Amino acid sequence: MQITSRFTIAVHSIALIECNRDMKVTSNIIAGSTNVNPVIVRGVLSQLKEAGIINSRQGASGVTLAKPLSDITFYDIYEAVDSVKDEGLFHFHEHPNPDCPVGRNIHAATDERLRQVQTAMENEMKKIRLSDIIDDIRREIGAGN
Amino acid sequence: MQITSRFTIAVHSIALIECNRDMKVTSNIIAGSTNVNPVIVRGVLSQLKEAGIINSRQGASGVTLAKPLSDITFYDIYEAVDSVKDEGLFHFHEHPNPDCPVGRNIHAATDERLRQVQTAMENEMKKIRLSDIIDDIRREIGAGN
DNA sequence: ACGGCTTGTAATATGATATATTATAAGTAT
DNA sequence: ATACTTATAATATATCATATTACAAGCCGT
Repeated sequence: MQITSRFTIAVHSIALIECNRDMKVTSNIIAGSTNVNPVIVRGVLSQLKEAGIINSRQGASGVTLAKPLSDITFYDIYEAVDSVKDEGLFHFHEHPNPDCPVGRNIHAATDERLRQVQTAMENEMKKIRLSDIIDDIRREIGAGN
Repeated sequence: MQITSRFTIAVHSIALIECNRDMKVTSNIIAGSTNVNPVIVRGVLSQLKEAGIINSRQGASGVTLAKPLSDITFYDIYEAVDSVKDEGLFHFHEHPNPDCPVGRNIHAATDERLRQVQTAMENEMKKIRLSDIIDDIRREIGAGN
């Protein structure tokens, strides 16, 4: 399985808001650029708002960034849109047999290591700032793409 | 979303095979210890076999390890059971609007970074050997658990 | 203050996919 | 030859992400 597209939708949304700072960016505009259903987009935006990444007001048109791009990392977004839910990145088979010595102890023996893998992933996400992404997009656009 | 339980099923299976080296470990025994459907277990075993991690012969009862536990890492298993499919860990929203400068370039600007995150995760998995897991299980069992 | 637009959600439908189940083929061993 | 195994195809079920429909509530220009 994979990390939900909500994550890339969120990154795309933030990039769009930044690149169109001068105009009002609505959820419908974002839906048009991402080609994702407007209700889903609004759901993602709602989570980003709750995480303090963007501002919006019911009724008032347009969404804005709540903090500098260099203060927003992949990890912030990943956490905000709970791309992976609270149970963690790995999905354990749920009912190992407690009557079997291995079945009884497999969780204790693996949980910490699975956590360790997930932490490595999350730490890498903390290194990547949205400003890096926007720089790249601007470079591409500048190059005629 | 999450990494498939096939991964933890595979780890559990290998642990069970190792801890019962003296007896024949069948797919049904593994199904009993994991509490997972026997056909699923056999599917996982089949992938482990294809990856050269275990041995089995049609008709011949029992599965055995094909290499030392210290030569099997989490990554080997993760790759073998394709817990995450070929498309990668992240799921991109599929049809960004090419008529929008951001929609047109978002892929180019993010793909490499998503890859980088996935690689960090995979590298951490390469550090964890199945011998570590079995040591822990034996320790637990030895402690009366 | 009204009408049209927006954000914000609830409720439901659709679709994708992982796991479970049923069935059967084919090999081994006693 | 029989009983048990691995192996796999085909189908069913369950879960969950995304899409859709519907509507409530708030803003704002006219």
